[in-house]
Amino acid sequence: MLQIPFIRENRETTLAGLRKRNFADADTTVDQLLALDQQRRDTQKELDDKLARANAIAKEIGALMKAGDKAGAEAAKAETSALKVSTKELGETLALLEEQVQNLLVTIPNLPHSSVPAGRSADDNEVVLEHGVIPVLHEGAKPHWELIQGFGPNGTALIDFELGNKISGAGFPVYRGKGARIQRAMINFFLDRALEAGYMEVQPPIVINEASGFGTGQLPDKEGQMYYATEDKLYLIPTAEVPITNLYRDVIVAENDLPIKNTGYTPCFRREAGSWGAHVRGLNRLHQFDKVELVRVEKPENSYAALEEMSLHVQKLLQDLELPYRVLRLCGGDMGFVSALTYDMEVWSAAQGRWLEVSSVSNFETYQANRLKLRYRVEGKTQLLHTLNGSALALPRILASILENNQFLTDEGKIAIRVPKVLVPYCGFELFD
RNA sequence: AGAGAGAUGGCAGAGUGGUCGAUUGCGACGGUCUUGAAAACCGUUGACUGUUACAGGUCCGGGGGUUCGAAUCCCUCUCUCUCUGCCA
Repeated sequence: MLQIPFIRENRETTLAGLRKRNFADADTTVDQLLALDQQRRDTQKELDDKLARANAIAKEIGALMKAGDKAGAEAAKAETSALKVSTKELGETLALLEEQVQNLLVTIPNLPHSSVPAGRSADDNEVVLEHGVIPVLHEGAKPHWELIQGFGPNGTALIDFELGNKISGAGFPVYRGKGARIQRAMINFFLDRALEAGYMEVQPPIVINEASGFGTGQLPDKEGQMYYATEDKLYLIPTAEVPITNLYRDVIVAENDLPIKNTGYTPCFRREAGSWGAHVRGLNRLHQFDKVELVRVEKPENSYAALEEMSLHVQKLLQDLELPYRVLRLCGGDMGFVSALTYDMEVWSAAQGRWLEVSSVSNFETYQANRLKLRYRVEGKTQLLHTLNGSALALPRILASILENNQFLTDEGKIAIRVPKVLVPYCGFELFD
């Protein structure tokens, strides 16, 4: 969340940023927040003064009792009882004000970076670059949900949605045979690349508590989008970002340990409530999927260089997978709640004839760090760090694109699918056939 | 799941009603000594809030209560550990 002193001192900048996001009632919200905060500070001042007086009297009484002056002690007690009533009241008022400030503050999204274009929807995103050649497929090329039929063991589906339906429900596919092996290959390939780039691998828990959900901003914003185990009050992670970033919740990092570069593979779980539509067939949208995530903690002055580095890292993966892609700079209206700048990487899915988002790389600046209380020391004073993360990469749509883009007709007139060269050493086969 | 114990500063670990934000040790940082290092010695070393700056205030797992005064007493919640049971 944003820091109140910042908003107080930069009211116009704050408002301009919120407007770029099309945040409704920016003026009213900010002014209400500042008014509440002023009230809060006044109340605290009044309370502090009374507490200071009460503390002084308590000490006096202690001294009087020691000296054996009972009458003096009793006289001093009289004044404190009046103070007690008002400090209790003030304390309650203060707690209420703090809660109101907090409740309002968490509804305010992060401010966009200056390079973020104005805009309302995905149509207003800026295409930063396109790379690669859009493949031209043979006659009768199929989208992946048709293509997968028959490529599994004994003529079954490579990715079995029906079977997953039986085990769990829609959006929980079963990968079998080469389908499972290509998944494992991608995970290892992505992790190896991250290690080469200097990231440290972690295996975090894949269920998280409420404090962690709050720390990275999923709560209260995305409450209904996470699976929740009521018995133990734990959420299934929607992304490894949550547990890995929360490793640094309530931490003051030693300057020598910066930057922090972590990577981790985890399954991800998303309820995707209300987001199913025409375009979400097959692997395009799942309730459970696998992802390798990059998480970084950076000094403020380095965070945008780190973001560019992460973007290039993801692009190199896509290049090596031989997939045509484009990079988008998300507009104010399409950016996530906590982000200051987000690049989306989209891969061309040839048989579907559309771009699929496969990675999202973001700089959150101090927005998450403020919730996490993630800081380091600058000349003896604590200062918030910047957090960043990015998918490198999410598997399902990558697999969908590989299957679709690499399909070809064999000499016998059958469809086969070529495995990208970089993955062959990892999966141990060159063709789906 | 049953029984018991516990939660204090980066870590270890004192403190059971009155200058305790907290003894001490380790660690870290600065200094003396040294060619350099180690050792030894001296000093510094929590966070939040707040003020132009002082001051002031809050925090000993969370919340509530008793008291003029709570790390210390009471209630409650959460979590951790040990033993037993079950189990990859």
